[in-house]
Amino acid sequence: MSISERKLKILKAIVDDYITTGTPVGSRTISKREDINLSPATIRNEMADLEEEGYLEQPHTSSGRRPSDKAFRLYVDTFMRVSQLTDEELKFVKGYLNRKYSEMNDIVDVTAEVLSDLTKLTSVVIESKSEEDELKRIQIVKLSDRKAVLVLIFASGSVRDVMIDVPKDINEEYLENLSGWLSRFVENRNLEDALTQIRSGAENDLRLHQRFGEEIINLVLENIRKNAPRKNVALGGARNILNYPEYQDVESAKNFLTLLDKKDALYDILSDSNGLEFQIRIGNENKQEQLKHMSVITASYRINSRSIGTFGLIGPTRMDYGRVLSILQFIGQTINGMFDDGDDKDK
Amino acid sequence: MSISERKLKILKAIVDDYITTGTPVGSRTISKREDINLSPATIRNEMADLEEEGYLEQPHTSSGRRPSDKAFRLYVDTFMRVSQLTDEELKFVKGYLNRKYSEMNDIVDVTAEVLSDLTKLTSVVIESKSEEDELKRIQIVKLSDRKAVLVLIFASGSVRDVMIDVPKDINEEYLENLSGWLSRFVENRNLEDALTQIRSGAENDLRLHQRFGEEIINLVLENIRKNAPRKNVALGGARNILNYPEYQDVESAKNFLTLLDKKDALYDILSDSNGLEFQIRIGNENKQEQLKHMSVITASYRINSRSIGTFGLIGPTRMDYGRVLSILQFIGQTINGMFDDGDDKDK
DNA sequence: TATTAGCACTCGCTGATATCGAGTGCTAAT
DNA sequence: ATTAGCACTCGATATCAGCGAGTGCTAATA
Repeated sequence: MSISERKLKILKAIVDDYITTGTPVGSRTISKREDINLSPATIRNEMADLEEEGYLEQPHTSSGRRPSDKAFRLYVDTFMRVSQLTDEELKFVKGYLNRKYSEMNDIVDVTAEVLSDLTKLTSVVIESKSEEDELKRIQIVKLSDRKAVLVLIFASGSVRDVMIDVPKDINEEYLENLSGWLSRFVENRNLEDALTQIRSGAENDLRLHQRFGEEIINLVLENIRKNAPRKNVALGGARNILNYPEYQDVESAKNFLTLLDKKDALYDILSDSNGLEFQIRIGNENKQEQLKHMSVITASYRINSRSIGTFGLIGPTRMDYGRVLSILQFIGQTINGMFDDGDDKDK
Repeated sequence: MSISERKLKILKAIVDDYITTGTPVGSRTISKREDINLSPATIRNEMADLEEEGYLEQPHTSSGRRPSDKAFRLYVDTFMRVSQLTDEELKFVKGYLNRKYSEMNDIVDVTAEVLSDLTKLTSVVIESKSEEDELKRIQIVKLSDRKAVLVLIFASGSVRDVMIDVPKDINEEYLENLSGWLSRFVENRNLEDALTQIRSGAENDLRLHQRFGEEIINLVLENIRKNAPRKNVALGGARNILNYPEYQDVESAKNFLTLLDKKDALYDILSDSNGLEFQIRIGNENKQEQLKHMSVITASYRINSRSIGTFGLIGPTRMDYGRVLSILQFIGQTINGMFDDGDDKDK
């Protein structure tokens, strides 16, 4: 069942080579490696075996072999080592993130940017509002005769706003009071609790909304429900796909870009990370048809061990997994640091 | 100086043909058109003239001609007619925009999406915070020991939020009071006025901030200044570029996508619309190197005749200008309707 | 018995060559 | 002034040979 030590060594060499060159690897190339003292012929025999076992594939007779998804999986599980980032890389990331952090929105964008710049891959970042994120405040501000804006502020620091239509003769003061009233109900509750709390509160305390009946409360409830779960997502470096010889043909590039064009799709790509800290999906392991020949590595970032977002990289299956993983790790830490109760944030 | 009636007619025919086919147009093709009763030879003579005058160019001897930027400019200025959208198109837009409007953020995204879906071009949308947009409210909410979120709410309905570090021992109540105090100063003032107002107010009213001195006020001022002008921008249908035979070669596609990858660049593309309602920039008329072979059509959307955003389409110079313009027009109107003091919004 | 040298074979890639056809410019006829 | 006729241009497409990286198999070797 298990493969011999030697086969493993050869397989690793093939994968290493393929990751850097992207072209099928021949037996001679491998036999020239210092750590392998075998003739091309021997290696050919082993390669034939490895092919039979599904670790290698041959584009056509008389070409070299390339690793299959199965081989990459083995490689990742067995050989991958999280590499150390260089000093420049560390500086690059820090400079990027320190310079610009401000809105949650921005953080998502900037993270996507730094990820794709650093890896030359395509990055996706979502700020996923956890079910558990607690509300801090609800504020309704009147803008004009019939328009108001409803603002939800969460404990994680994320903010949602939505325009609502309000009855014409409602006044600012009323909305102000309503905001205070609602905020008292929701403070430090997650969304689900907050909604029930408001609903039951509305039944017991008729003073504030008697004039507009349940209309305004329902409006608020409905809009909270509809908008709070909205996901904030950013995409970076989509063009990078065109750097890989595998994607030089326009048709497959278009396919890929089409997938990325829908926010929902981006969300799907990152969503089934099952709360794992890191996840690597190789080729066929992806559900999406367009990603069957690509790999997706995702990580989640957390505040107080609660996940508040996921970010990931998409690239050809032959990406440098070790390096990519270490980058994700480091960026996760850095972002975490930004949300910590930031003592000594420069150290 | 001016061109003969007949030359104009021929030129128009050439442009029309080139817009639909994208390939250089030969004399025979034109002579077969119903409204033109001339032999190929005659047309060839006219075409030679038009080429001399800079309206046509020949990729190589013995190929047909294609219109130059100058020809498209003439075409747009002279012949373009805003076409009528079909019923399906109208429905498509309305369905799209009615279904999803909520956050300002979303509106920008959705506009980009509908624009590119409808035109098969690349769309860019920015919500440009006008200098004149008035503040409605400032709210500071404490999140943890040292973190708070500062929220700015504008009369246009747009909302900005930014995380700030606050002194550890500041309490919620203080921030609450501060919010009220600040809001009173800024209400219905534009950003510039609001800032001076707060500054002078801080000198005269020491009650609220005495405990933390100027620290917290400065923090707030600084963050407002830094973040309020932030632009919200969305991109749609970048992949559409690959549908055009002119951009089948990967190199130019990559160039184009690289341009779109930076938000600042997107902003630049739309920014010099000079407050015009519509603007068409053809080929060379664009400043950006990557757009020298493309056209950009932009429109601004307004509330009460004040521009609150710009949206535009980018595509090959041979786009269907009339149709694109009518789409921009209609979408502008529709969005306007959403922000109107929405009486009879379904009609 | 495991390894390797040797060799015929495969097949994609490159470059040269020929052919085709859409389109032109020019000239001479209408 | 227009047009028919014709030689010419040049990109696009197809065909074909030669190259070379790589293979699988067999027989010799340690």
